[in-house]
Amino acid sequence: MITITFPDGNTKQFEAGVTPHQIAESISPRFAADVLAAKVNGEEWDISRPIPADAKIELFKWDDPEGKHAFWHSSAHLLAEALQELYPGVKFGIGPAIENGFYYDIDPGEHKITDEDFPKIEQKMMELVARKEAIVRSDISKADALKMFGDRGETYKCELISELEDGHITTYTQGSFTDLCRGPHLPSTAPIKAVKIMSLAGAYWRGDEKRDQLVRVYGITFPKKKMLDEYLALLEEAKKRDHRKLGKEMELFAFSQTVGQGLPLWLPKGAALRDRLEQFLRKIQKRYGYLQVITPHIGNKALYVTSGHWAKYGKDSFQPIHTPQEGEEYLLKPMNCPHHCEIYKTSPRSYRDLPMRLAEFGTVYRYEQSGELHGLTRVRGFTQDDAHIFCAPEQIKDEFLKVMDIIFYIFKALKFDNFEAQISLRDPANKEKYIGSDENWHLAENAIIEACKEKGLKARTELGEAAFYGPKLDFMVKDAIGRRWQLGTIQVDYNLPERFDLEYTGADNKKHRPVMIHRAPFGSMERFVAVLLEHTAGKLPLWLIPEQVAIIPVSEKYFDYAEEVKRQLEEQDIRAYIDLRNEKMGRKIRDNEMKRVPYLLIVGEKERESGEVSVRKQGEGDVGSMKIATFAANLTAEVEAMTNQD
RNA sequence: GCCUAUGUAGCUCAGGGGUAGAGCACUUCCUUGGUAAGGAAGAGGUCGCGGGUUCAAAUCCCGCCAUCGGCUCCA
Repeated sequence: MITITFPDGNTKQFEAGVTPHQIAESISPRFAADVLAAKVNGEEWDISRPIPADAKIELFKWDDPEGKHAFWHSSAHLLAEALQELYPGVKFGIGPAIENGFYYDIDPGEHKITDEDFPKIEQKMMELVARKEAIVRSDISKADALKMFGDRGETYKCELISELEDGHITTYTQGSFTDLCRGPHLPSTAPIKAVKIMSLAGAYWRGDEKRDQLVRVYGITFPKKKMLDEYLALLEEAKKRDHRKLGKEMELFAFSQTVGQGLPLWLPKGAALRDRLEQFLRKIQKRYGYLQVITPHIGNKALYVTSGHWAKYGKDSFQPIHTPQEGEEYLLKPMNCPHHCEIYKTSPRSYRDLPMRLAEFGTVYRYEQSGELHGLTRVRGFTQDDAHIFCAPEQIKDEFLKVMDIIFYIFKALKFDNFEAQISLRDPANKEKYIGSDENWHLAENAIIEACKEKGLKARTELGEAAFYGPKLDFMVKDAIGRRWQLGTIQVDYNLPERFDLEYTGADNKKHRPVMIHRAPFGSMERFVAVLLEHTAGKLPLWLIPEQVAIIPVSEKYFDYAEEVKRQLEEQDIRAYIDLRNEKMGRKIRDNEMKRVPYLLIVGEKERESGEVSVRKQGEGDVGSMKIATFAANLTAEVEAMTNQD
């Protein structure tokens, strides 16, 4: 007998060799039917795999990420099995579960797979499910594995096997398909009730653009047909929140082939929106002791040679601009920091000047690969809400905390509550990749970790993700379809102060090297607006939305009164327009509701008589009538409450 | 940059070797209205750009540009 310990601390006796599935059945058959995956002593474990000795067990259902993971991992194998039957001779790369579904990378050989084949593949997968084949795990020696996959011409698998340690290699087999795999898997593919092949894409073998490009087949499966329908409906809804679509509809920004790809044009409403965001941040930054500066859009190449950026990124950038007479070379500025370093250097600095916080809404240009461009989230010309804090090493933590305050303030004002934070540290095994002393790195990394702890911020820590010049803390927010975008960032930099030979005189009357902190709470205005649009589905908060109020005259007879209402609102800095179309009121209400205008003011005979407006709030309907001044005061108070968190 | 796919009116899209289509939006007229679509008429396109094949190309072929979804990259 062995003792199995459950997550709640309860224990139970079982025969040695009991499987997680059997354990689940001992609790309830219904529960057992839902259990998809397990962990035994923290190790991922098939629910059909015997447990040899005393162990702690965790059981996972569909609602647990581990459960979905096993489900989709087995689905990836099912896809491979189907592809093998449909396209004999295909070679397999890897096929993992992902956040939403799974994929399998294949080399189709002479076969050509297109999206017209999707129904055929789906059908084949369901056909295989119907065979109720068991998924069987087996241990295999490295030599046998190499022979088995070598005989089948599975060159990619052989490459993977050759890098594995003998004695730790397992395969999983279902029907005629055997895959090199660590698991865990479902006992069979039977629970898979709905299958959808989503898309095809090219993907480099092992993520290396110098190696073969394989075909990546994306799919998703569910234990219930209804869940697939719901998922597809959700995707349709998400498409409506796409910022590229909303930006067009709301006339915020546009792109022009003639201007160039990845170069956004901010339309009047978008520019005004962006300006409101900038003013909002300027106000906070002023409170936190930032000094606003302005620097040019180009800089002498020498500036970037000094900063080291030319050597590291020069050949992949927009190439230098040559002056016609002197033969000088200028670069479009890809970042603001070197310029700010030069501002720091304009005077001798004392420790009393620190921290010095230089801020700029700095527009930068980066040559992003054409295939990487994406709406406003990835562009070639964008404006960072940039600032560089020059401080003494012992001030890092304090400055970090203050920057985090600003970021939290912004996220709170804009209701970004489901962001993720990531601390990027250096890879301790590869210290030579990074610039700066051990002591400084230690100081900075600890400063970040402690700052997060103090703020109660749950951040994922990634080793080896730091920039070569320092550790950083990034804030990521997901877009409508779940892609993660980095918004706010705080980065410590030892490199530039060194390269620009920045100094300050300490209390000891000796020269010291300051540390630089790069930070951008929005990240960039472009990306921030994009993610904001997707989060709000275009229903921007009242203080940001281009049109706060639509005035709807009941008929032409009340146009004059509507003008009067508009004039009074504009005096209070309220953004209002009159719907002058020759349409019935019902029509105007509908159209303006669809345009997501927060307040509609109906004005007709009654309102003109009483000097009032009849107010309709977006999504809530008629909320009664009131004096124009009352409405204006209420709206102004609402905006105030949104932009002043404390 | 690489792999798929796409590009037709302001928007969403249909069509497809022989006179360019719909709905919505827009303009004008009728209607002058009370809380989610009133009616009629009209205007609007070098079918992404450039070559080629053909008596004839928006349609077929080639190249380029842009865009979608991925990969790689992201100072």
